[in-house]
Amino acid sequence: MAKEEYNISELSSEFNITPRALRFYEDKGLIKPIRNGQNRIYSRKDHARIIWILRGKRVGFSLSEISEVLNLYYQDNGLKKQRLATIKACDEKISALEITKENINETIRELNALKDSVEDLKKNIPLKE
Amino acid sequence: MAKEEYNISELSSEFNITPRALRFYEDKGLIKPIRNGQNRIYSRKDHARIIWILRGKRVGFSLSEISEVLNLYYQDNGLKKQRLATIKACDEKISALEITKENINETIRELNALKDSVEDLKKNIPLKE
DNA sequence: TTTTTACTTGACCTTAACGTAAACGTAAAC
DNA sequence: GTTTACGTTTACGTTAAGGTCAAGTAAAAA
Repeated sequence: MAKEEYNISELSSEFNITPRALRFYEDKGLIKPIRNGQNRIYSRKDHARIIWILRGKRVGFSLSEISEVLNLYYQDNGLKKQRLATIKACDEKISALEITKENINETIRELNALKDSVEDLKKNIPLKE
Repeated sequence: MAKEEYNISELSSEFNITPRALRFYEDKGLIKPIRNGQNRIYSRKDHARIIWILRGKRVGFSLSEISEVLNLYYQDNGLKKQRLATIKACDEKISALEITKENINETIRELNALKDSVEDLKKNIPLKE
């Protein structure tokens, strides 16, 4: 029984982000809460989009890149051209992420090499304190 | 026979970055070219550091994080405390990178799911155009 | 009925990582 | 001997992603 509606403080505490950030994402068009009087009410769709936003940020996407992807999700994909464009956009993001993964692996190898060199030192230099 | 010295335009064209960026990294203490008169001369060590800087940027490190790691490399590791600190710092970076990798994998799965949903649509909706 | 409490809208502030333009030095090329 | 090419410093500008007030509304609690 998932919630259908959320107010700003519920979301900001759930996701551990500030209300300011949520309003900022709204300004940028990433979410579109409706209003109850002056107050924002976030839907399940907004909730799902916020999950995407935060995951996107964790992998290094900018808000405008995230916006592009979100637009892919929620758009009409009736036309072939549209669908092909969506698939292409996904493939591009995926290969960018694969490249980042390779860079991460390279960096991890470098860091391990650094560790090894320091640990080798341990063998050659008498331990001091 | 690798080069021993570089000037700013050689490096900026080799790495495809601007001279401004190289001067900026110097301001931040990431590289320390010596001078020939007023002109900068970059050593092989600077060259190696730039490789690290750019790789670090590709995996989402900030310049100050990169600076930390570079300092680990080129510092005196004679003392046990120092070496343990270096190893700990490496391990922390490595686990952060592993987490990022997991987030990337999650994101790739999401993007593939999006692709699938669009491709399923292809089966259900007659192709137009 | 007055206080809280939660929420709102501006509006300006901040940090990172350079970009960009001005003004100047110097050495090679013409 | 003066352009041209390449380099320098100084300094202000820019974008992204919010942070941080200030001032006001509105409902709920005391």
